[in-house]
Amino acid sequence: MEREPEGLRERKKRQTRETIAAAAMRLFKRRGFDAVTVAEIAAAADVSEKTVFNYFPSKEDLVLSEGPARRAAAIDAIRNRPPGTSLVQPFRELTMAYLDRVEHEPLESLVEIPRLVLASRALQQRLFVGWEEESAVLTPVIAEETGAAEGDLEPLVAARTLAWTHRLAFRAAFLRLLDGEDQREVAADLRRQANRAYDLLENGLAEYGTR
Amino acid sequence: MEREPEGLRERKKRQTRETIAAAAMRLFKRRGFDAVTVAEIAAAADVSEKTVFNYFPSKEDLVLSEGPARRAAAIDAIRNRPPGTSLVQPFRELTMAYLDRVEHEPLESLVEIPRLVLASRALQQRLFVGWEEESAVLTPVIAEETGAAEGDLEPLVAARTLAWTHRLAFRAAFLRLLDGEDQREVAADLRRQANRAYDLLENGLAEYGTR
DNA sequence: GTGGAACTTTTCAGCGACTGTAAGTAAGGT
DNA sequence: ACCTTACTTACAGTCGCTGAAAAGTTCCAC
Repeated sequence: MEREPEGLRERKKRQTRETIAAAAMRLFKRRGFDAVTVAEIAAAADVSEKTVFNYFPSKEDLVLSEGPARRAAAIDAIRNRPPGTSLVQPFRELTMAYLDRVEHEPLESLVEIPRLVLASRALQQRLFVGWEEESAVLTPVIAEETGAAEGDLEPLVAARTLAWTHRLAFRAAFLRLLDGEDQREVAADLRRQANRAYDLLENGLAEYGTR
Repeated sequence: MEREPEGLRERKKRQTRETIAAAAMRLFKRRGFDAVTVAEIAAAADVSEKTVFNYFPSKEDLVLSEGPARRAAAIDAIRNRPPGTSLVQPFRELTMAYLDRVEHEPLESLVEIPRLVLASRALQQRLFVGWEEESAVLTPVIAEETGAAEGDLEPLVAARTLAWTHRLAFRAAFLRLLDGEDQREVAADLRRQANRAYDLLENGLAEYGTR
């Protein structure tokens, strides 16, 4: 987590990276993701087109660049969960922490990226891939915490189940915010809803939908 | 499910569709998905490039064209599940039915498409999108069966959880088949594993990973 | 059957993401 | 100062995909 003293080289690199990302976001916000070309982004950042691809492997990564950070936070929450609690707890807390941000952060910073993603098929595709990568990273951590054997399905299932629950609360939140609902109201209702969903997972689906 | 008597028009349409798909699969199997261009497929099927895109909205759909059929089967299984059973049961049965195919179907027809998909990033992306679409279709069905209210998170979570469990058994199966494992062995072991995973969902995660 | 409407297919021109290569340039170690 | 290493750039090219308009086919009154 510590930042090593950067040489001049690293500093310049981070600087160009931020310049490119900032220029891209400015254009995306104004005209939408698909309508902006990489050539335009390169021109706005005063850099060659190839350099953009050097820093961001694809155009989509210009928008979805915080994915890795979220992944690290999730792993952290699992590893440092309070003793005596199951693996549901860290995810429940991740969701609640996010809902606090829904209540208190400025609206624009909450919906800015989701709005872009909703409007672009390419961005949604890239997002789904990132989600699956996240689950793939979470699986071995969960397997280790539960002492599962190599090839067991249980940790695979648990990772998807818990990660998706968090994502669905996340998605429900910004959809309702984009719909104009009040931030306090959305946060309060989704806290109830998310707790019920996590309770359902904890108590089991044995009776779910029995007729 | 019934096939209406086709007019000449529909018959010709289905025929070209099948010609194109067959030509494409032949090329893909020989040289891989990414190395084949749509122009080549069109030439092999003696059709214009645009016609290919008329029948298959994207190149990826040439490979993943049975998705809709699987979706319909899942909805059917949910709606016609045995009385007195929860929503876990139809998914458990879908998985077991697939594992029967793993045991008895010719190996090549089981691993042909998965092998293509594994080797192509574009195909995987398209697959993930299809999976999310499937979950989105399953959600209202589950909501209806459980009498959930509009905006509830529970049916969203349940749909993802159950659909993913089936997919993960599916994935585990063809990965092990591609690894050269015996079909009977894979089927037998995954029947155990899948049942344990569904049991975990039924009994709940309250104790899962508690330390 | 014949005329015209409706739909399919084709051709053509082009956009834009992304790649490979080769040459130029700046940074860090010695 | 020198050399190695890494990054940036320009250039040319590939390929998926789109749009418009023309040409061809099938369907349906009458």
